[in-house]
Amino acid sequence: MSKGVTPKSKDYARWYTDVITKAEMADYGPVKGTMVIRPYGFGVWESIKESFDKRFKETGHVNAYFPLFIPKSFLSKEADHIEGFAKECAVVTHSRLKSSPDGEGVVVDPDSKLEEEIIVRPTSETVIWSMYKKWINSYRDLPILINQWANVVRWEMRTRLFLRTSEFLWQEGHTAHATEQEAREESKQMLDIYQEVLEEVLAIPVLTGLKSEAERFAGAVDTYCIEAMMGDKKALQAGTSHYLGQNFAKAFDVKFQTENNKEELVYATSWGVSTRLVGALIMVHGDDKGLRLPPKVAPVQIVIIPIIKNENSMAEVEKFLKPFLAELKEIGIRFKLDDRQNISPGFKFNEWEMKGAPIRVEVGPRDMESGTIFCARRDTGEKTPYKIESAASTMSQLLEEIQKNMFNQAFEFREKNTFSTDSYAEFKNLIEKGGFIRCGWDGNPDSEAKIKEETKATIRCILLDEKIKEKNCIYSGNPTKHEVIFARAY
RNA sequence: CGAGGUGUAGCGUAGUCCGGUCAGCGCACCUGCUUUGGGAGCAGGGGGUCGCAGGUUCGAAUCCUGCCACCUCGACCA
Repeated sequence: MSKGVTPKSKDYARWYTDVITKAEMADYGPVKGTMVIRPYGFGVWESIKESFDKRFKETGHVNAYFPLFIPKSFLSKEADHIEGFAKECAVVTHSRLKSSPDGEGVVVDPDSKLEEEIIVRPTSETVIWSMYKKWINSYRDLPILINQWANVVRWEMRTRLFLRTSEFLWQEGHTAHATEQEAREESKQMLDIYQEVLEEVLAIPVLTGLKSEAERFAGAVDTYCIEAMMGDKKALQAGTSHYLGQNFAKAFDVKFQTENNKEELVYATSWGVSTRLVGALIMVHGDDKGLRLPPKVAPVQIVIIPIIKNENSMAEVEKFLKPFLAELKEIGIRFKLDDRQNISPGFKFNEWEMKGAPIRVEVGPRDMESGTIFCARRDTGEKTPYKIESAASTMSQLLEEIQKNMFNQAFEFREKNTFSTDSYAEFKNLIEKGGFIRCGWDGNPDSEAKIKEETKATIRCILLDEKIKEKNCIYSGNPTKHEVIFARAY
């Protein structure tokens, strides 16, 4: 591992990839746009996944798995949906390879051409609704509350580790309901869960809102979203929850009989978050020393670094630490004793700062003599010695404090960089400097498009708690219809 | 797909204009000894079809031709 990362202020994009590769979160895959999630990065994803999965199950959802391959014909059943995804689909056309005639390598065997080409799922609405048609007959079969953890493929032209890769891991919930109201409540409920996990687990404050028509999911009636501010003041869509109305029920002819023996189309929702959240975590909390992980997702919450000198040995340090480590284990704290030999403590300090471990504990002759452990916080850099007898419970409190502090830091950063204005000139100026702008919008897609063209800023969301202060649209001067957040986005 | 650029060890690079002990350096890696409270030191060692294929030449990383790959910027995006 070479020293340091490119400073954030110098080149944010480079800082981001430096942190990922040097913290061993991920690496580039051999096919362009693909990513290998390394064990450390995958550990973070697993924590995130568990937090969501637990909440999904608590709200009555169950997990299932649908196929990776989708018949091409399915994609064309919902007009908006196909339009949204057509340009980024991986297509399977053949099923065999054979030795190349010139004797070198292999070629696609033209005789193996498929009757119907197969699409690698960019999202699973179509396969899932084709199955729901089979499974739903009566109102007694509803609701269906299924989630799946899966990989999907979107052949993006431009990729970035975690933020946009050709293949990514995500969770997609697909629910079917008897009434519009129930479906709408479901999509709102899932949005609330997203907000809760982002804020309480990832320590990332989010704004919740509705997407404008231009930004809406292909095939949705309404798209709700959570939006977060990254360290460079750009916005990142961190999760979406869609109310799909009866669009997919119509496309796949999914009807049910009501209590009164009437035939009706099913109402749907879908909602998802992806490995993109790992990218958000890095960009919201990272600094020039590397990653800073909130304790709740950190694979290693406490790293313990022994200082071995001539006058002590590893065995002595282990003996000194034994009761403390046993207690940590009992409380359920994820810790690691970094007992690698021949690597200097200084090197380990830097490495674990790069990897974002929330607390570092140092134990050497001085500590063993005084019966303390020396503790450094990754979030503030603060260093304090604690009595070893009571250290385990102190650690547990400290982790909670770090979790809260990281949320507060991110929250303050966002607030400091969120502006309100009714002047378009000022708007342009502010966008250039970066940040979120809260302003009025006349609801006209043309105003939105013009703003995007002129400033590269898009409507991130129509605020759910909108309070229309500015009377006029930032662009047209016409009466305001919605209070929105504008920003440049990833 | 349009415009630029780059390919030399795992990574980062020198050398390319001007062909000739040029295949070198740093990091990483391996072995040994000494070290270990903020990226250890010394000694020794391994690793390269210089992106690929042709051509020019006594001789090519270097010149010529073709191809391939990747990067940056635009149109698309969880």
